[in-house]
Amino acid sequence: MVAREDVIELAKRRGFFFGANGAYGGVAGFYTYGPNGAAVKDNLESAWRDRFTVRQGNMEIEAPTIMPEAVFEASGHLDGFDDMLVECPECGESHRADHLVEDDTDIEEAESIPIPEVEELIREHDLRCPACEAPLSDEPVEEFNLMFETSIGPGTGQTGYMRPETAQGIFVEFPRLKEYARNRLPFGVTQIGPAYRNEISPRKGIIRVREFTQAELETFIDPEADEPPLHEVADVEVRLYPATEQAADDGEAYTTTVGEAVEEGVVGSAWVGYYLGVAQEWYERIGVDTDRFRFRQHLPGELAHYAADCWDAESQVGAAGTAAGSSDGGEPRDEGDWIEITGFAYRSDYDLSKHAEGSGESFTVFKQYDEPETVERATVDPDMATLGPEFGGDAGAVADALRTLAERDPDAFDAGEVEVEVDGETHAVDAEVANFSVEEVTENGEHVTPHVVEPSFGVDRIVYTVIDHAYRTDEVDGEERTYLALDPEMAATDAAVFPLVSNDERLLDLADDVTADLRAAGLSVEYDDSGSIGRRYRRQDEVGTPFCVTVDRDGIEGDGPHTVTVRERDSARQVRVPVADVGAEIAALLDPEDDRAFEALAASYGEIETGVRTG
RNA sequence: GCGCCGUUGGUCCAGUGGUAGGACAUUAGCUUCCCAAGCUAAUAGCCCGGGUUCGAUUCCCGGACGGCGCACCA
Repeated sequence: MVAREDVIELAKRRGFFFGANGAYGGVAGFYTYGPNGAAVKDNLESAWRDRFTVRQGNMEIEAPTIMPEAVFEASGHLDGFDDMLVECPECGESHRADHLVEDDTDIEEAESIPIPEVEELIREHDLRCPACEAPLSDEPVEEFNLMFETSIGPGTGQTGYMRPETAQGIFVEFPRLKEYARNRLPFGVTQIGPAYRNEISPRKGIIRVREFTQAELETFIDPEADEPPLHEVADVEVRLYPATEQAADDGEAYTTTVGEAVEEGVVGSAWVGYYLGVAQEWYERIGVDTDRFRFRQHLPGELAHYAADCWDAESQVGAAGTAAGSSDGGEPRDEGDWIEITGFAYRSDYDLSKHAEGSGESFTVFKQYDEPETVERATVDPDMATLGPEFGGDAGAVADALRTLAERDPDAFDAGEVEVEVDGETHAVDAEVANFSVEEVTENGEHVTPHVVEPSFGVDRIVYTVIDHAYRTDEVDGEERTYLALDPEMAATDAAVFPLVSNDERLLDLADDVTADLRAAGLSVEYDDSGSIGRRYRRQDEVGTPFCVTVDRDGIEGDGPHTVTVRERDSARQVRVPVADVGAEIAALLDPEDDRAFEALAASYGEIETGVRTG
């Protein structure tokens, strides 16, 4: 059984993660990663960085976690949050108070009305719960703000917010980042770091928290020109659960390839399809069980304010029963919970356009044409020496209006006098003064607002998934054991070193040497001489350490070079390896690029017949 | 935020109006040449606040935290 409580119990007991600030009673939604969890999370982030930053040729940045209010005004996060909710005293259902007011009165834009007045309006109009008709007159209207607010600087200072996603830190720096990309599309910027959402009700341990880690990639593309290298992942098999299947009574997820899904339009954006393929392979690499994994398309009503199309990677966790191949695999597996672990969104130019508007800065890339284009353009060069005295403070606005008019309606300047409107007032300007002319202009290119394709990974939920999917129980020599079949790349500890018995100085000394050697080789090593050898193996099995090195007398009493045994976690098989080689051999076993298996090690050094069986 | 249920060593549990017991784990020692063995000993706990009471871990109220359901999840 891999019930969630089993995973959480193991996580607490073995230092993966636990509720933070327990000494003070704790606060919901905040977790501390213990030594093993922090190491797994770090490994996961490294694997992500390797795949989505380094191998994709992207740039990684690190932006502040607190940003000023204006950023979130522009991004739309501020509006999206300030929902006024009123809860029905009878049925407990929450409703948007501003919407209720709008529905039953002539008022529009009730969102901008202060809360006390909204409460007053509810009383005046005797508004009732849409679900059960109970009166809402005496119910408080509450504001839900999912962003953590803080103040920057002393006194009243400036309002700031903890970022609700790392993405905004990338978007707001676009004008500079595009310089680092040498003004060429497409390019990608990544960021791994914490994000904050003041969740109303944090739940399910580490799955729904208020401070969490995101790993996001923002790909900036020219929507007209840039195509993803889809061929790289066209044959990757993915399990898709499109909106149409979710809506159908007998709909279900099905397996196809990325190439076909894009070809058939099931995945609307080739870029999104491309990242589904890249991500699929990455999930497999880090040990997500593909039988408990799918890509689910957002239903139309589910789409975020910025998203044109969106797919979630979902994993199934908390499912009872163990993975295929284990001893008790015959039992039917209970349904677990499907949790979102990554969102793949085509954000179009929403974010960059919004920040351009909000900041007044340019969030575009200049795209040079292959050949310069010559076009005729109507322009004006108003004589300000005349306009100034004539229109006073409005002169600048009049000049702007003339420029706009020249672009829109050049023919207007054929007459001797043109009329422009400024602040509802019509002004007449002599065509001469406007200095109208049609010029030949050479266009070398155009300013393009890039579109954004965003895979956004929830690191904590992936850590949880990796642990949940690695959780196994079996029997070793007739004794039950619990272990984590973590991919070696994810495991907190690379190897453990044990002297077989602790009453022989020679074994203790050699074990110390081997430990030092392995650590010098860059491995994360645990040394343990406490208790029986079996107990020590189980300790390491339970946290997922892939290899145990045991120093025994047989290894030091022969004629040849000293040897030690190397034990593989899942099978408990052992190979005797010379001390001089053990560091390099284990490093090779751990290297994700080196597909040398334990099998190969057994072939080259000879397996020890231990009589120990797992299963 | 609402409703129901819960909270006892590190973990999982038992129990009591007179401040607690087990299992596992941990530590030290003995033993031990390969898979949670054994022996000895040690460390360690009643979520917080208020009330009732001579006395509360136990009963009552409130809070925090956790689980489930509702709502929320841009």
